[in-house]
Amino acid sequence: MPLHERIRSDFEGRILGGELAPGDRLPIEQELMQEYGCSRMTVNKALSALVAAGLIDRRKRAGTFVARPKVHSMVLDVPDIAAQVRERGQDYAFQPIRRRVRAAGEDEEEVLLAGGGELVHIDGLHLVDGAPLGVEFRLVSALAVPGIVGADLDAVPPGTWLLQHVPWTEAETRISAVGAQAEEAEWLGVAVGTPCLCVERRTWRGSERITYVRQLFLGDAYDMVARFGPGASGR
Amino acid sequence: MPLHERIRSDFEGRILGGELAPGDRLPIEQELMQEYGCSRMTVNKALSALVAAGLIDRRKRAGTFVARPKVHSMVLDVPDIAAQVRERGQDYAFQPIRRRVRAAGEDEEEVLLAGGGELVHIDGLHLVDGAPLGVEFRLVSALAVPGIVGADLDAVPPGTWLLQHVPWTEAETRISAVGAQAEEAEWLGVAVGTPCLCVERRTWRGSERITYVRQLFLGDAYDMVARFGPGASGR
DNA sequence: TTCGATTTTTTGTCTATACATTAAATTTGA
DNA sequence: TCAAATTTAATGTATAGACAAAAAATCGAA
Repeated sequence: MPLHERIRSDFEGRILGGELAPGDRLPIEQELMQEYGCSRMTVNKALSALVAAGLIDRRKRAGTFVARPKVHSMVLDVPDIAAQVRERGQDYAFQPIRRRVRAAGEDEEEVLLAGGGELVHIDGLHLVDGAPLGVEFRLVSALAVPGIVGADLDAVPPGTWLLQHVPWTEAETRISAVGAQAEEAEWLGVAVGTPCLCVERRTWRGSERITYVRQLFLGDAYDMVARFGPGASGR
Repeated sequence: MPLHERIRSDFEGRILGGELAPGDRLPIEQELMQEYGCSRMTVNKALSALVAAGLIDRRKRAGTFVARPKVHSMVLDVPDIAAQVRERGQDYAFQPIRRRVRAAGEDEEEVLLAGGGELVHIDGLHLVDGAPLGVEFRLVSALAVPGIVGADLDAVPPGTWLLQHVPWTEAETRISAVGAQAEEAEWLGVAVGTPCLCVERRTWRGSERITYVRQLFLGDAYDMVARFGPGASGR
C-alpha cells in the first residue's frame, strides 16, 4: 500500500470510528511529515483525498479539521432488475406492451426531452417466472439516441439497451409510493390501489436529455437498498 | 482557477458531453504536459481526480481511457426531514408518541442492537403544518449512545439528534412500498392500506450498532431523490 | 510456430523546493 | 479602546527530477 494511501486510510479509520470527532483538529502537515517520515507532498496528497471525500475541511492558516456531516448522502444500489432476478435463480423476461414513435405532447417534460425531434414511447412489463414484477412507461429522445428507433427491444429491456448504447449519463431518480391506477393494476394483475414503489428517472448526457422513465413495482416484491459508509464515496 | 483544475474540468466536459466516448483513449501525460505547458505532476493530479471520480481508467503502459459508466450506483441524499420541510417554507414538528427504555426482545435484530445493554424505544410522528407526514418506529442502543437516555427529544426529532451527536456512521437503508397497517393508519389519519413509502435503516459506528428505524411516509406527500453523475461523488 | 525472456512505454509514487494565498494573530495608530 | 495595517502560520499550487511497477510489444530459441 502506497504511503499516501496509508495516511489517508489511517485518518479515515479514526474519523469513521469516532476517535476523531467533527470539529477536531488534525496535526499540521509538518507534524505529519515527521510522524510518517515523508515529504510534504505525500501528506498533502493524502489529506487532499480526504477533502475530496468530504471527511475533512482545511483552512489556510487555521489548519485541518474533521468535517461535520452535511448532507447525509448514501449510495443507492440501483439493481439491474434482470440480473437481480436471475441471481435468485428465477427467470426474468421483459414483455413489450406498446411502442411508437410520436411527436412531443403538451407536457413540458416531453417538449424538453424531444428537443425539437420525436419521441420513442415504449411501455412494457417486467416479468419474474412469468408473473408481473412491475410496469414501465418510457420516453426516449430520438434526436439524442438515433439508434433507438431501429433497435430490437424484444430481447433486451430498453433500460439495459440504453445503458449499453448511450455512453455517459447523468441521472436523477425520484422514489415514492403510490397506489396502482386502473390500467397499471390490470397489467400487474392486482387490485386498484395496491401499494407500489414508483421509480421515476430522468437521464441526461451533458445538457441533452436522453430518457424519462416511470416504473411501478409491486411493493411486496421489490425493494431498494442503499449504503452509507467508507465504501460509499469510492467506486 | 488552478491549472490542474482546468485540465480536469476540460476532460470532464468532453467526457460528459459525449465528445469522448467510453473506451476512447486520452493523450499520454507527456502530450498533455506540452499541450498545457506544465509539469507532469500537474497533469497527473488532474487525471488522478478523474480516476477518483470514476470518469477514466488508467493502465500502466496501456494509457488512459474513458471509463464505462457504472450504472448500478447512485447517490441518495437522505434528507434531514425537518430541514427539507422548512426549506419549502412549511412548518415541521416531531410529535413523540411513546418512549421507553427496555431490554431487547426475542428478535435477533434487537439483541444485536442492544449488545448486552438496554434499548431506547421511541415512536413518533412527523408533522408538516400540523398534518402527519409519516410515523417512525426507532430503537437506539443505550450502550452505544448513552446520551440518548437523558436527551430532550420533544424539540428535536431523534434522527436529527442522532446525526448531531453520533456523527459519522455507516448505514444501510431499505426502501419499499407498503400499505398502512391499522395502528399506523390511525396515527397518519388515513385509511388502512393507503400506499406508504417504507424506509428501514440500520446504522453502525465502526462495528457497533447504533440504531434501527422504520419510517412510514405518506406516499403522495414524500419522495426521495437520488442522483447519478458528475456531482454524485462530491458532497 | 509458439512459448518465454527481454525491452520499452506509460503510469504510480515520492522527494525537495519554491512561491502564492488566505486568514488568524499581532501590532500600530488615531 | 478600537479599527486598520502588518506579520505570520498554515494550506494551495506548481516544478523538475528520480525510481518503481506493470503490461504491451518485441525478440529469441526450442
